[in-house]
Amino acid sequence: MDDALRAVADPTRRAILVLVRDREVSAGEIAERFPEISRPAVSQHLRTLTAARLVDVRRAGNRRFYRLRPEGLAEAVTFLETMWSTSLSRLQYEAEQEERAHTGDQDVKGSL
Amino acid sequence: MDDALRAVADPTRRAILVLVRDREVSAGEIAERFPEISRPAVSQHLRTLTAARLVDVRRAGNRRFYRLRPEGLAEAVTFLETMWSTSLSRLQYEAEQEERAHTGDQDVKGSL
DNA sequence: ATAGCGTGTAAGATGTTGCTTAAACACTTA
DNA sequence: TAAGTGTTTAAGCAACATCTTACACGCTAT
Repeated sequence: MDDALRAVADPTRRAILVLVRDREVSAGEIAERFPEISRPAVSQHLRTLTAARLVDVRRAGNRRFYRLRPEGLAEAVTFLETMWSTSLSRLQYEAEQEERAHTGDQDVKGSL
Repeated sequence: MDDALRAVADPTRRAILVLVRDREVSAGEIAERFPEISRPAVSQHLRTLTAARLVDVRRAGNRRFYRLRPEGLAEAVTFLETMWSTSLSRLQYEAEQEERAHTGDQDVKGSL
């Protein structure tokens, strides 16, 4: 999970994941989508993603095709979802409690 | 989302999030759980989490109580879940395709 | 007011990350 | 075999993250 979350923390790598979500894409084609950075930079991101087991690689002749490996996200998704959902239901419960207790209030958490 | 995912990429901060998931916890109490690192280090992590809007702070006299702010995870969860689930259904589809096409196979993706 | 406690901030050392350029590798085709 | 194409690896560097120690802040209670 650690490797996956660290990999996903980078915006370029997230963009790469989106690119290879639905289809295999070659390293060169991926690099074309990022004109602002060099090919080696993209290649290094691909290595990071591969090491984190977030993508699969298929070598075909000269080229390497990358594709999302969604199982690699399982633990990370589970962790975040647990945090997110269980805690949201708690908030909902407390909102009800508060509603029950008093009607006028000075709430601290402003953005709910 | 960027801040949230970067914040969550650190294992210490993830552990802090778990601590403050169900109840308010004071900075000192949080720091006690991490004997290996100093209090200022914990304080800095708390600042990062606050800046990423992943926790709420309540000041009560001397102390500051932290608590998970699950809405802060919404975008990150959505992103990862989209990657995860849509792509898993694609894999399932392809598995069916492959099954249909031929029965003996040499699979590359080992950990499914 | 002053002492004490809980907590945050500042400054600096150290390791890590993400980039660039240059070079190497691997496969293809003449 | 030699040249060409797609891609990765190496080396070096600037920026950033995380930790530590020392200090400052703010509230509480003598």
